[in-house]
Amino acid sequence: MLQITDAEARVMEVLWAAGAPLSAEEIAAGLRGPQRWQLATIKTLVNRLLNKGAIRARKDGRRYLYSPRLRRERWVGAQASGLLDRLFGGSLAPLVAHFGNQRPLRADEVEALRRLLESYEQEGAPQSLEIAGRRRPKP
Amino acid sequence: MLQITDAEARVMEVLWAAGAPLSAEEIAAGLRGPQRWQLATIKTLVNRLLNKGAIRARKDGRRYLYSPRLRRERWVGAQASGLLDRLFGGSLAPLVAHFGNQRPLRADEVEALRRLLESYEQEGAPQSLEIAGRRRPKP
DNA sequence: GTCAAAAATTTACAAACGTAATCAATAGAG
DNA sequence: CTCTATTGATTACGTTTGTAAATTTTTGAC
Repeated sequence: MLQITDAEARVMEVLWAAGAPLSAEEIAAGLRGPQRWQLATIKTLVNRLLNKGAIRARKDGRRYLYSPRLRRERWVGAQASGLLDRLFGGSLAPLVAHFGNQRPLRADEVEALRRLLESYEQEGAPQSLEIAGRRRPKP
Repeated sequence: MLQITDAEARVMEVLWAAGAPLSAEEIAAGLRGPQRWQLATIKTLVNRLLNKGAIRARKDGRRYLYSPRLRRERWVGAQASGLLDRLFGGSLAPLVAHFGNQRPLRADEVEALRRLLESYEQEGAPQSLEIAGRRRPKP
């Protein structure tokens, strides 16, 4: 699987969140928080991502517009499965138990889990669950 | 928090699993799978872990015995929370949903989750849940 | 006490990473 | 058409990581 580094992932998140091709400048603008990167730094990361095949570039006048080639779902999946396997022997309940032991689950978390579980018990495999924790692109 | 690299984590896992101080040779013996490391490599990793304060050494005759100073629980917690925050906005249900969407949950996973949930709904915060996914030290 | 084996410590070194400066190409202004 | 501002490409450089060899220290065997 594509190896995306931490810094590169920041760029990817901006592109995923945008939902549309972005120029290097727009990526810079899209970065939140205390990551004051020089434009040059972003260019480097973009190039590395291009080489890895994680994004693609389309020429647009004088500059390029970059968009993800790797789906966020896929990347998140790899990350999550990796952690689950390495740390929790590959099954889900120990992970949840871990969080439950660490700090008490908030009521809304318990509630959400309960609803999830219900849908699993009813239908076996649900067709579409809302994927929260994901910044939606502004329409 | 202590930054433990992948290779270092392999060493830590051996020490955690052992439950008792180990020599460098014993660590080598404890490594599973296709990680054919030279003893020298393990010594290096052990030294880096010592410098980071993740393990401690006690002299035992001619060699040292190493044992974790960092608790596995703590490390796993940091890893898991980090991933939860970075990838799922910090709450649990989206993570579970993710796995559920990716591949259907096995029946035993659903069952285990259900039992967990029950204990949460009953008692608010349970006192002791079995932590699976953890190699038990052989008695 | 001397010496060799075993263990620890130090040094090595290439690849990956984070961060960026410099160089080169190109396109719009005049 | 030439020049300069913009943007992409190349090069840089110190640190971390993975992997290990070289060197030094220690200590059990004589």
